[in-house]
Amino acid sequence: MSERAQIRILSVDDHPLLREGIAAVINSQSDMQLVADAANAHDAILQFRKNRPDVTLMDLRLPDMSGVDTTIAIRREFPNARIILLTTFEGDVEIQRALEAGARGYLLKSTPPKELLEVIREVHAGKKRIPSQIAAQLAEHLSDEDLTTREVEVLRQIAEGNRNRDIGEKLFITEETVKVHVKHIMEKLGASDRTQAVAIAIRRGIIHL
Amino acid sequence: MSERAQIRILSVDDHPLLREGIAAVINSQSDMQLVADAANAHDAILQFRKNRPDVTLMDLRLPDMSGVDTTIAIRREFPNARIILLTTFEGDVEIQRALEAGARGYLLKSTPPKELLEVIREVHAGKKRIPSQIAAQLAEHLSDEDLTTREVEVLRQIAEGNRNRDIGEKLFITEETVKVHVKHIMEKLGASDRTQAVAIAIRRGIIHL
DNA sequence: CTTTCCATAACGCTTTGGGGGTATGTGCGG
DNA sequence: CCGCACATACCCCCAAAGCGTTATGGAAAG
Repeated sequence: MSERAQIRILSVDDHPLLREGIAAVINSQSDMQLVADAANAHDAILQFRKNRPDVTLMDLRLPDMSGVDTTIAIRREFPNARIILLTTFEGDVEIQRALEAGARGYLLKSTPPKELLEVIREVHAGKKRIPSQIAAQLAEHLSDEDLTTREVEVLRQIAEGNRNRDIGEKLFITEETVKVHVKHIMEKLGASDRTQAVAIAIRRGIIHL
Repeated sequence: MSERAQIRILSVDDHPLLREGIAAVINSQSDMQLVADAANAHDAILQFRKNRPDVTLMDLRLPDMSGVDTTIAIRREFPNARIILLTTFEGDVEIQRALEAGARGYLLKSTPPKELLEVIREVHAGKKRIPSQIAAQLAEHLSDEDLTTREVEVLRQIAEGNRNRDIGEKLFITEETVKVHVKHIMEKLGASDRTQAVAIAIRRGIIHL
């Protein structure tokens, strides 16, 4: 047993059953070792500090903080941290944010264990790896303009069934300004009306319900 | 080892990592045994016929058919099948459909392994078990009127950004009739406009994107 | 020091949405 | 057989949404 070469792994996920599965798959490999796990962002950061894993597998949805923000927090402290995001499925916006946050990999939870192991090894070796399926989805909206902070705020209000006038009152701007934002939102998302804009934004992960 | 008393379990899920986790948890128990697993509905039905498990754990989302429909199919053939639906999280409509389909339990994938084992034992013993958290969510809309088939069709069209007039043309009815449907949809969902109706419908699992 | 982007605002105009009411045919369950 | 739910349709009316255009101040980027 060449202990020296083992890849030390931290698993962060709030689904205990999935953590069990990951643990089983990883511990079946002689060149890998699961050194710790965490069910939330807070614990993940503590475990990272304590164990300094070579590779971290991180769920995108955690009870206390998003996986993306947790990734940012860890990488601020440990810029060389190699983190792979693991998720059921999210819109392209989440993927983009994850990569901007410095994630080295992005995997679906439906990934076959074989591929998970491959990606862990590649990321440990310093590579980045995004499955083609996900890369394709990302590319689809690469040229799209992002919504601004304000536009997302307005969009959230729209999804809650607020009229332009009410949105204006809540955000302390005039109805006219709201209309301008709504127009830009529809243009950027390619929606024909506010309703479709909300549907598209939910699908792409721009807003959550 | 009292082999005689073992609960024979079939696991149906298209996430291999989660299947691994479930397998690990179940096989750690002396009174349970995982006898087969399947990654899709078709295989699930074949495995059920072949193995006649005491308890089946079934994901709600499968590549070829929904877990609810698979449950219906299996229970048509084996009315005594004891099936527990396992899901990440869905709207109350999915839960309701699952129970109507004859599921004996409904668990979230975030359930602690201990509870999973409890539920398996209870369902095997002939009980039904729905966690209080889920039961509460279900109860929240129990008194709500269901949308009719037509109303759901109209709602889907709305989510795609169609105007009432276009919806009418697609469904071969007048714009006036569409308006009536829209009004009923908003009333039943408690939405203030069509946009919020779509948001609520997505959250509750009435329509999917 | 411009140019660009963002947020803000206003005005006029047309289309669409949503509220109210009334009505008719069909099919299903008591 | 009667009632009820459903889908259909038409009416009026006004509020709201969406489209085009113009404009201004601030911040960031070049």
